[in-house]
Amino acid sequence: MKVTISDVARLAGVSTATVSHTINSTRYVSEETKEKVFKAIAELGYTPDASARSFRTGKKKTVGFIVPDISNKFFGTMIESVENYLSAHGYHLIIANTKENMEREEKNIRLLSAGLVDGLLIASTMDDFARLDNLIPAGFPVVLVDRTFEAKKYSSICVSNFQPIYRSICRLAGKGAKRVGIIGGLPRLSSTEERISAYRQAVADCGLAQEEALIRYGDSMENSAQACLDELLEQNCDGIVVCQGLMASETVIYLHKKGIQPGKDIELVSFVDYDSNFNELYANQMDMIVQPVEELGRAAGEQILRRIENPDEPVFEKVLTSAYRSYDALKR
Amino acid sequence: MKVTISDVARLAGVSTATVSHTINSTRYVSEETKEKVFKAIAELGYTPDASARSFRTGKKKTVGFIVPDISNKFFGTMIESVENYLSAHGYHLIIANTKENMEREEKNIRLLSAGLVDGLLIASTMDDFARLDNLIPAGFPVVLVDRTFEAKKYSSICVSNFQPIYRSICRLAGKGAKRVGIIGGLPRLSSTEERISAYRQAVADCGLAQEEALIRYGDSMENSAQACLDELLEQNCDGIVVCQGLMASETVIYLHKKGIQPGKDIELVSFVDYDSNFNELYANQMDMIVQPVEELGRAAGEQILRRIENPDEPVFEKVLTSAYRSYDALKR
DNA sequence: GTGAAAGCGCTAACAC
DNA sequence: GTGTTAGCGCTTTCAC
Repeated sequence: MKVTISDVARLAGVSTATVSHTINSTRYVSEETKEKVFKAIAELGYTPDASARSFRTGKKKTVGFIVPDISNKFFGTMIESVENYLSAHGYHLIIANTKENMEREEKNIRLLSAGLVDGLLIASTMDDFARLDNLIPAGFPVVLVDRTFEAKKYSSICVSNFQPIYRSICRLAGKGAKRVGIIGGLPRLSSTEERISAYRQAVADCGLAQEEALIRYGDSMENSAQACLDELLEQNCDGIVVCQGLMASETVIYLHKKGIQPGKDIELVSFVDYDSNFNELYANQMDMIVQPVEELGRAAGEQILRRIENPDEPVFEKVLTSAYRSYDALKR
Repeated sequence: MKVTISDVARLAGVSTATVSHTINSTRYVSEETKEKVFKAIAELGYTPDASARSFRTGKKKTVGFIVPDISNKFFGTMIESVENYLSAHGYHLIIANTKENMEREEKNIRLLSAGLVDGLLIASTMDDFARLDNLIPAGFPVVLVDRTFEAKKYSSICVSNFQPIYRSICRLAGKGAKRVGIIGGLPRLSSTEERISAYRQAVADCGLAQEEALIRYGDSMENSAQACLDELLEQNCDGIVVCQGLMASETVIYLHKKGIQPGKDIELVSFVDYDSNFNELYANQMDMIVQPVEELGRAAGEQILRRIENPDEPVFEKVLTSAYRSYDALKR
C-alpha cells in the first residue's frame, strides 16, 4: 500500500503538519522532532506524492514546450538547453511535438494549459495570432520562442533574422553575384517573413536581380529543399541563401550529387544547425549563419520561470544575434 | 477566478456527479441534461483541472523518458517516435536528460517516479543494475530502452548489437583486411559490451589481429572520436568500425581532414543515425548500420502503456534488428 | 436518471 | 514548538 504523510506522523508520534513542515522546511521544528520524523520517513520509505502536492498548492513545477519538430537538431539542442535550465531550478519539461501542424498545436496547448503545466514555451506554427491567443487561459504564463507575432501580448525570445540575411546578400553582391536565390521556411512564420523581407531589401539595395522566381519556400522538414533547388538552378542563380539547417544539409548533398561545388560553381550561404557536423565539412566552401540555440533555450527557460513566479511583470522581448562565419576568412 | 465543476453544476441546475459523468461519459445521462451541462460549460468556459483529476484518480496520463542525450539525433528521433505514439493514446511525455551522468539519472528517476508520471522509459547510463533497481518503487511500470541489464526484471526494447558487428567484421576480413580496429561507446553500457564482444569473436573467427590496442572507447558525446582515431591509425588499421552515430560523423570528418578516404585508403563501417544526412554523402564509401529508431520508439511507447494499464503482465523483451547497408552493393 | 457526500494526500491558517 | 483541521477539485459509491 501507498504510505502517506499520516503514516509517517503516526509512527513519529507527531502531527501531519509537523511532518509537512519538516519536509519542506517551512517552519521551525526542533532538532529532536526532525530526527524522529526523518527516521519514520526512512523506515517507511515514504515519498511525498507529487500529484497531491501540486493539487494542493496549485504549482506543478512543470513547464510545457510546444515544439515544431523534435527530431530537428535545432530544436533538439534547444530542448536540451531548456531542460537543463529548468531542471536546475526544480522544474520538469513536458514536450509536445506539432510537426508544424496547426491542429496539433491547438490540441496540445489546450491540453497542457488545463492544469498540467505552470507555463508554456511555444515555438508556434500558427499563421494567425488570434487563433493562438484564444487557446490561452487569461493570465497563463506563456513565452514565445524563435517565432513571434505582430501583437506583442506575450514575452518572446527570438533571433534576429533580418541582419544576417541582409549581410549575406551584400557579401554575395560584393563578390560579383548578380542573381541570388533564396530558400525560405514556411511562409506563415515570422522568422521566414523577416528573412525574406531582408532578402528583398538587400537585393534592391545592392542592385541584384529582383524576381519572384528567385524566392522559394520549403517546409523545413525532410526532403523539402530539392524541389526549390531545381527551380532555383533553372533560374541560373549564381548565389543561393538557405534559411534553415535541415534544408541546408540537403542543399549541400544535392549540389554534391549534381557535381556543383559551393564556393566555386555557386556561392552558398546557409543557416546551419548548431554543432551539426556539416559545419566542419563545408566550413571552407560556404558562408554560415549560426544561431545561438543554447542561449535561446536558456533565455526561454529563464523567462518562463520569471513569468510563472511573477506573472505581473511587463512583457519582455529579447532578440539574440546569430554568428556569421564567412568562408573567405578561412582561406589564407 | 478559476471555474470549477460546482460552478457548472450550479448553473446547469444539476449535481457535480452529473457534470462529471457527462464529461467523462461514465454513466447514462439524459439528452436534455447533457445539453444543459454542455451549455453551462460553454458559458463559463470551464476546463476540468488536470491535476485535481489525476490526484483523485491516481492516473497522470504522463510517461517519463530518461534520455542520455536529447540533442543526439538518435535519441531525438526516438523521442519523436515515442511522443507520437503516446500523444495518440492520450498520454504526455516528460523528458529528462542525463548527459550520460549516473547521478543525474538517479535524481531524475527518483523525482519522476514520485507521483509525477504513470510509468518510466529508461535508456539507462547506469553501470550497476542494483543501483537502478533501488530507485524504482515496487510495482512501478518501467521499460528499458536501447540498453538493458543481465537481470531481466524489467521489460526492454533493444536493438540487436551482436549480429551487425559480427557481420561487418567478417565482411572486412573477406575484403582482405587484417587489422580491424573498433571504437565503442561507454564501456559500462550493455550495447557497448555486446558490440565489443561481437567484435572479439568475429576477429578470432576470421583470423584477424587480436590486440587490445585495436579496441578503443569513446563517450558518444561531442568530440570523443578523435583521440580514439589517432590511436587506431597509429596501429596501422586497415579497417575501422565505429559503434555510434555522432562518433561516426566525427570520424568521417576527421579522416577527410587527414586526406584519408574511406573505401579506398581504409575500410569503414559505422552505426549511422537514422536519417542523418551523412548517410547520403558517404553511402558509397562505407558500410552503414542503421538502427530502426522509429520502431524502437513506437515499441517502447506501446510497451510502457501496456505495463501501465496491465502491470501484472509478464516481463517482455523485444530485440529489433538493424539494417546493414553495404557500399559494394551501390557500385555497379 | 440523478443527487449527496466521502475522501484522495497534502498544505497552511489558526489555535494553543 | 507543535497540533487540529479545512479544504484544494474532482470521481465514485451508495442511495433513491
